[in-house]
Amino acid sequence: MKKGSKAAEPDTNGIVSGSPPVDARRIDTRRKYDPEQTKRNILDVATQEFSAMGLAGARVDAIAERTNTTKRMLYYYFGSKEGLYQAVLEKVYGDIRALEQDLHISELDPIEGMRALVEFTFDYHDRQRDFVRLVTIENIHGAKYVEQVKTFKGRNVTVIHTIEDLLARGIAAGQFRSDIDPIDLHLMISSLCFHRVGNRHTFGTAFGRDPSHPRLRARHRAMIVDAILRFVKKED
Amino acid sequence: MKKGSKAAEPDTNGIVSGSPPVDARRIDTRRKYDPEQTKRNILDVATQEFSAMGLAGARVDAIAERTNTTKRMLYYYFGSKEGLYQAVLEKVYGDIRALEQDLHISELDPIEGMRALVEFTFDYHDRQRDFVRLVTIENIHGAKYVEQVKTFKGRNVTVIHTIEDLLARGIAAGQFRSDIDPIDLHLMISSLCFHRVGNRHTFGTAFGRDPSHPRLRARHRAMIVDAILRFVKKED
Amino acid sequence: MKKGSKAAEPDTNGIVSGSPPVDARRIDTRRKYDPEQTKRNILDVATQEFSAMGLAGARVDAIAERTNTTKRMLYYYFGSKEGLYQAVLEKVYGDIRALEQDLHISELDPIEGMRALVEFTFDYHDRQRDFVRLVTIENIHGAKYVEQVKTFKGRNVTVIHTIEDLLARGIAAGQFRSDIDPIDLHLMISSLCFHRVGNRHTFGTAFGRDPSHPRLRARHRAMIVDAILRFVKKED
Amino acid sequence: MKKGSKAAEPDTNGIVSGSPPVDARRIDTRRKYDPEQTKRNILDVATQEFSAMGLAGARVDAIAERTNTTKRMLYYYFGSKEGLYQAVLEKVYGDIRALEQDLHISELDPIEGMRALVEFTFDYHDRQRDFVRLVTIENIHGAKYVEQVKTFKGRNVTVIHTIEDLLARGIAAGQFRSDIDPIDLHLMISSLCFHRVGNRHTFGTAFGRDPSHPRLRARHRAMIVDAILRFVKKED
DNA sequence: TATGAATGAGTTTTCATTCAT
DNA sequence: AATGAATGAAAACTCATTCAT
Repeated sequence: MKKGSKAAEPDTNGIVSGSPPVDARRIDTRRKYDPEQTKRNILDVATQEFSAMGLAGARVDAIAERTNTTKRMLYYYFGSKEGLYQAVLEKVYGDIRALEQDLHISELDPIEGMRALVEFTFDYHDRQRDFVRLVTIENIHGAKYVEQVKTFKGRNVTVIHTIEDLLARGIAAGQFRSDIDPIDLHLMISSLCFHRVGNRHTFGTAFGRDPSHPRLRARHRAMIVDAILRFVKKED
Repeated sequence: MKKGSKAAEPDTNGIVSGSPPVDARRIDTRRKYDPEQTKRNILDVATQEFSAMGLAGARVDAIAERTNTTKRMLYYYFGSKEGLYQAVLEKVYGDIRALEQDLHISELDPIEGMRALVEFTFDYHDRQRDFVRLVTIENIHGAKYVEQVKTFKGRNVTVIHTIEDLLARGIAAGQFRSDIDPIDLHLMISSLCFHRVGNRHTFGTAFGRDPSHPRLRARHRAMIVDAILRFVKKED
Repeated sequence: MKKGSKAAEPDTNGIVSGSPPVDARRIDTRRKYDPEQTKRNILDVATQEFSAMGLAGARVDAIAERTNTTKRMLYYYFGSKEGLYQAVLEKVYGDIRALEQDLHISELDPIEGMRALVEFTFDYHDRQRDFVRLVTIENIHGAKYVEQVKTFKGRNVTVIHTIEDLLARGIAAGQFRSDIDPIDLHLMISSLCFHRVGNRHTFGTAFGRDPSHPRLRARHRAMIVDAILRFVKKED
Repeated sequence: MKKGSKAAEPDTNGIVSGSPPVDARRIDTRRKYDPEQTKRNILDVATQEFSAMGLAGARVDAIAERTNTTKRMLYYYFGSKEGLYQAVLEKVYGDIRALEQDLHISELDPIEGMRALVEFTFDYHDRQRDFVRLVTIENIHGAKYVEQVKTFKGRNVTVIHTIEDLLARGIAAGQFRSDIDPIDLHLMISSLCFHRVGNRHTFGTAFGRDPSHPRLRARHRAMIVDAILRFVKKED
């Protein structure tokens, strides 16, 4: 384990990392003193490093190096390696829940709504590998860091509400079974969308097929939607 | 990250860790020097440490300390920290596949066979948290260590054969749909059984309910069997 | 030694620290920028920090934080951490010698004068713990900072003069022994008054009794006066 | 405070530091592996550094450099900078109390015994500047480290017993006053012996005379014995 | 076969000080 | 006169690994 600073692939894809091009209309970019940008910059780089190497495996020096600033700023703003890791978790979890809000699922027919929810969940995990990895990493630590993120618990209830609403409307419309627990259903959807991304490496070497490979995406997406719908639908 | 050598819970349950008192009835095996026992002892302790802390997070000193021998022996037998980690992976992956053989699923009716397979998979993951964690950890490292385990690939094909056989017989009997890919189905079953264990910590803090809690086990087991059967069965 | 910015107790007692609300009756002195007040404020906070933590242990950030201004001002006015430390020493040493002047000991009978001097010395050390600590700290640094304080040496001669005068008058009056060196006597008085304050912590934990505890003050005061008088008085 | 690794003078005098030439009769010195010697070596060097620089001012690197080993061993045996500092305190306090035992004061006439005790205390402080400095330093930290030294409290009671015994016998013999508290007396003796060493630097620059200068030693020694005897003796 | 001591090269963290505004 | 952001250099501490016995 001498050196080697790269674990799996870089995974620099998607929404999670990379400072968004917001405010780009103003041309005063690159102000020498821009705390917000400095913080965001550090956070983005840290997201990649922690996601790629884990908490213990990540190197503060490595993060600092790829930053526009120095290691010192990292401590200035985030206090410690753990503090930075926690900030990364907070950001990353915030992103997915925020996007879920934008789906306006309550306006859809129950079946279509369920399909939309599953597809969104699928797409999000499929794209946000950093997110998936970080969740995995956090579970190795018994979720003890995310527990300290104040905004964490509150944010997650909304998905459950969405599902509850879908189930209730589906039952009322005679489309859905009435014996399904919303949290269990959420777990089920998550499982199907998460596992194929999170454990794609061992799965890949075991069966010679990377389950997250683009070519399989469409098929898996349809399959998972199908499975969930078969599960919730009332048999006639 | 000062000290603290415990990440999540100890997870000393099940087959994976703890040298079983087997063979103890035989002649007093407590010879002064018993290389095999020493190795097994190291391996058991290492399984716990790696599973609890990850590869980077595990401490060679911590492993040595909980062992009956010294750090030197660890290097003597396994060469390096990574070598030891790999040995742990090898042992742990060996166990599950060995057990699958004993199911004699081919003797069962397709539907019952499918149910048995799912239930076995469920039970195994539910009990072998160390296994689940190690798989998780290995994926963070892009499966690069498991790739070097020679016996790994061969072992996994058997599950796929079992599923292929089940599907073929189910289709022949008019019970199952004919458009299901066996590897996809295996992925699906794994997802449902794995996720609730591997990510139970973040799930637990997010939704206030530990999905791997014993009280939920029976319900989840039934739910997953149900979901899989609904998925594979042919609609009439 | 992770964090923890507090060494012993705050010791915010007495004259040394805390800008007195003097002058507050006059026209609202709260001008937008008041250099003198800013300097005094910094000096007071620094006195506490240096006295509590020592020169090396004191943190410039900690001082700045408890100030009404920022770290920059501290450098603006005092140049460096050491410069600030030196300014603190200067202030603190100035106070005690100034007070000694007000005793008018030369007007008292030798024995009463000696008593008054000892009592003053006792009371001053008993109250000015910051002073005692800073002297202690400065000695660890071989007095190299106080040496640079220009006003320092001159100030101290006066005590010796006072003692010389007392001894001379006492000898003349047949009350005192004639073989006492004034500087040695001053050292003796200082020793007795200083040690019980400066080393009260180790003394306290060693013998279960804090020698600077208020309840012991009167007793110690009398004891020290007694000891000194017995020492200087001529036996009959 | 850029660099400057030396505060006051080295003070490498006396019993405290320097590995004692015990066991020197065996010629197997310089064994490559000698934990006790390694520890003692580190401890001796650390005593000098802490005594010269204080806890915060001391540099772990500086200690390691002057050692026969590396920084790593320092942590191996003492755990942390603070742990090492604490070990130093323990050793240093142990030394003085051990020597006190060897005086056999209880066999002497009260007045001679008192003289012997004062002279011993004087000589010890006069020689063991490291001890004096370390006590001073520990007081800056509110004695919080010495408090954690288990052997500390027990050791110190013995001096008090010695004094109690002296006083009792002196009173019985009609030589001593009966109103003296033994702990107060001990404080008094300590004050007189400690201050002239501990604060010699500020005293020296203030009055142009180093109170611990060898030429003054005999005079001070006699003076302090005299002062204490005058204090305890019963007037006739 | 087995072991406690030892270590070099890193890794995290801290700190006094300065810069741009 | 005043400030929040920024920093280079150094400090404490850790870790996988090897050596002498």
